[in-house]
Order: sequence, then C-alpha cells, then structure tokens
Amino acid sequence: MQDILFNFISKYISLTEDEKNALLSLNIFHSVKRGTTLLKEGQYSNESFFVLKGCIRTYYMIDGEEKTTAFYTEMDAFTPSCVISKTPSDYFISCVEDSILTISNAEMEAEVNSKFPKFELMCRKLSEELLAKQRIDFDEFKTSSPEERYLNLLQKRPDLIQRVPQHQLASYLGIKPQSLSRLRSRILEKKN
Amino acid sequence: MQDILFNFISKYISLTEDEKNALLSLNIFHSVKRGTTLLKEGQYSNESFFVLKGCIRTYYMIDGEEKTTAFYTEMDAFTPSCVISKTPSDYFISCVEDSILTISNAEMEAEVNSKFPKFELMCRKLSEELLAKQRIDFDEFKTSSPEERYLNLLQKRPDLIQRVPQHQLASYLGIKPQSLSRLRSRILEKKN
DNA sequence: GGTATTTCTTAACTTAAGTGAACGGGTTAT
DNA sequence: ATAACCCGTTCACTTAAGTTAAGAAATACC
Repeated sequence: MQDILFNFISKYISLTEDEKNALLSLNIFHSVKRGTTLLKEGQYSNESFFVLKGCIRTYYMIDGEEKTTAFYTEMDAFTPSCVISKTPSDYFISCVEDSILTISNAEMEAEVNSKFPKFELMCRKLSEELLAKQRIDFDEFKTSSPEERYLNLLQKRPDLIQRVPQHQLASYLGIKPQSLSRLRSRILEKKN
Repeated sequence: MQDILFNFISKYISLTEDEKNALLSLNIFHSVKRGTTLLKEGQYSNESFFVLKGCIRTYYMIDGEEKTTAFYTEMDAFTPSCVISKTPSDYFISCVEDSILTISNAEMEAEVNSKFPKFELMCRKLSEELLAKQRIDFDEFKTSSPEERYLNLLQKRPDLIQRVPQHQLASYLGIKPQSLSRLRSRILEKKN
C-alpha cells in the first residue's frame, strides 16, 4: 500500500530511503469506512488527502439537497479549498466506499518541506499539473451538453459510473437524477 | 506599471531590490494590441502571462465556432495548460483589449527559481491558491443554472459584462448568445 | 463618409432539462 | 417479518435552452 504512495511521488521527485522512512514515521495511512464524513461544511481544516484505495467525494448542501461536485479515486491527491483559503469549508467531504487514504496536515507538510526542500518542488509541480487538468475539465464541461458530458465520462472514467450512485453522478454532471435516467435511456434507444 | 507586478508578488514573498532588478532585467513587459493572438490551437509554448492592464481570453474552435472559456484581467496570472503538459495547445489565447502583460518563459523561470529559491515557494502558493479558487468556480458553475451564473457574474465581475462582447460572455456562461440575450431580457422583466 | 462586417436582439419552433408525483426493487432498521 | 426508507426509473407537464432565420444597431474598413 505504501508503494502506491511512493510510486506517485516518484512521478515528480526521487526519494532516498531516509526520506521514505521520514514520511512513514508520520503515520499518515488511514482506513476509512464507507459513509464517513471527513469534513463538514463550516469547519476549518488543514488536512490534505491522497487516495490509495476507494473513493471520496465533495458535496454541497443546497436547499436541503446534496450536490456532489467531485470524486477522488485511486492515485488522486486532494487539498480542500478551505485549507488553502483558511476559511470555513463550503462543502462536505465523505467516503463513497471503504477507503484507504493518507491524511496529512499543514504542520507535517511544513516539517517535511523544511527537512527536504524537494518536496516543495513536488508540491509546485503537482498543483500546477492539477490546475491545468482542472482547467481542461472545466472547459470541457462548459462547452458540452449534459449528454456529451455523460458520454465523455463514460470514456474517461468508466469505473465511476459503476461504483457511484446515480444521483451523485447526476449532480456531478450538472443535472437532476431524473434527467440522467432519461438521458441514459435516450442513448440506449439511439444505439438500436 | 512595474509596481503592479511587485505588489502582486508581495502577497506571497518579499523581494529585495536586487531581486526586483533581476526580474526587471528579464524584459518581460509587453504591450499587446486588441485582437492579437498570443497562442494558437496546436502550438507548443512555454510562456506564462500576467495581466497588468487589459484583458485576454482563451477560446476553443469547435465546429467552426469560438467557445470562450476564460477571461484574465488586471492582476490575473495565467500559465496555459499546454505549458504544463508539454502538449500542443487545445485552445487559442487572444487579446480582448489593448493590454500590458508580462510574458515569461520556462527558461526565465528556471533561472529565477535557481537564483532565488523563494520564487519556488511563491509559485507553489500561487498555484495552490488558483487551484482552490478554480475548484470553487467550477462547483458554482455545476450547481447553478445559466441565469444564476449570469447573476453571480454580475456580482463577482461586473466589469466583465461591460468590457467583453456578449457572444464571448455567453460561451463563458455555457450557453448560446441568443440565450444570454433572452435571459437578460427575462431578468429585466422580473424587475418590473 | 459610406459600405461591409460583426454584434446584438427578437421571434417562432424544436428539443431537452426541471418539476412533481408515482411505482417497484432493494436495503436497513426495528 | 414488517415497516420505513432510499434509490432508480418512468410519466405528464412546465420551463428554459438550442436552432434557424431575420432585422437592427454598432463597429470596422476603405
């Protein structure tokens, strides 16, 4: 399980055994049960996540309805906005499946960054990369219809459609569950 | 004009006069005429932008139509996705107004970062912050209707609605120009 | 200054998403 | 075992966005 993390890190920097051990000594590996809430709206937090196994999601509570806006699965790193802005969180974070995560906090990062400056470099590269990827995702979302978004998701993250409840997928696609259901049957009809 | 840049930087790190001069010696300030294309679809680039004055936009060419997805105005920093991914650009970048920009490239950044390691820190902080902001923007987009998006924009970037052509605004809001026009008159009716 | 082009608006019609309600299947809890 | 709840689907109806087309207004160009 630890190798998954080190594999991920190796995409950005190379680590010595000492550095690996320093990371492991922080005890950042955690098992989290399905349904667990990791962060609530209104809370302050300085915790970042990395998904080794499983799936977590962010959702807003708007007019009494959950609006799921993001899913993080294997090999996804995620720092909530509220950690960066140091304001109360606008959204909830919750476990979609039983998951294994690394959960680190700002102090740990500060410690590691000061001990091993190359972590700073990794963080920069990673967030630049995520920023660019998210920009592309956002642009695709803007320039396509709900149906195109669904078909696009089917190509890019087919696993999500299997492992995640439909009503969560719907708001992820920016529509209502009924519309997703209808849209799916419309696509099936077209195939025949 | 240079002070705008230094003001921006001072939000993240503090600079000595030497460091400021090192930056100025790179000759990164440029005047760009309205309508100038800064980057074309399919091109490789390693240039980043910072807007001192004016407005630039990114747009995709889809089925012969321009789809504008982002605007960058005063105090906005912007590194195109293709610079990060080292792939050909998916979109165009163009000047909406006569503008004054800083245009820097990867070599300059590498040089500055090695001379002054604290620039590395600034880059990390900045991209983390932009990532978090963009996440919130994306979430707002997903969870609201075109009309809500327009009203939201009216609150957050009222200047954009004045300085940018409607048809560019429309695709920025994820709709067609005709729909934006109709939506606006619908809002006016409601007020009366 | 006048023409050409682009931009914005309006309208009629089509298509798809939102809404409210109902139903069945499945799970959970008591 | 039964009731309560959650979830996905379907339906009928409403509302809003897409499409196509036309014309007016603003802007650019020569």
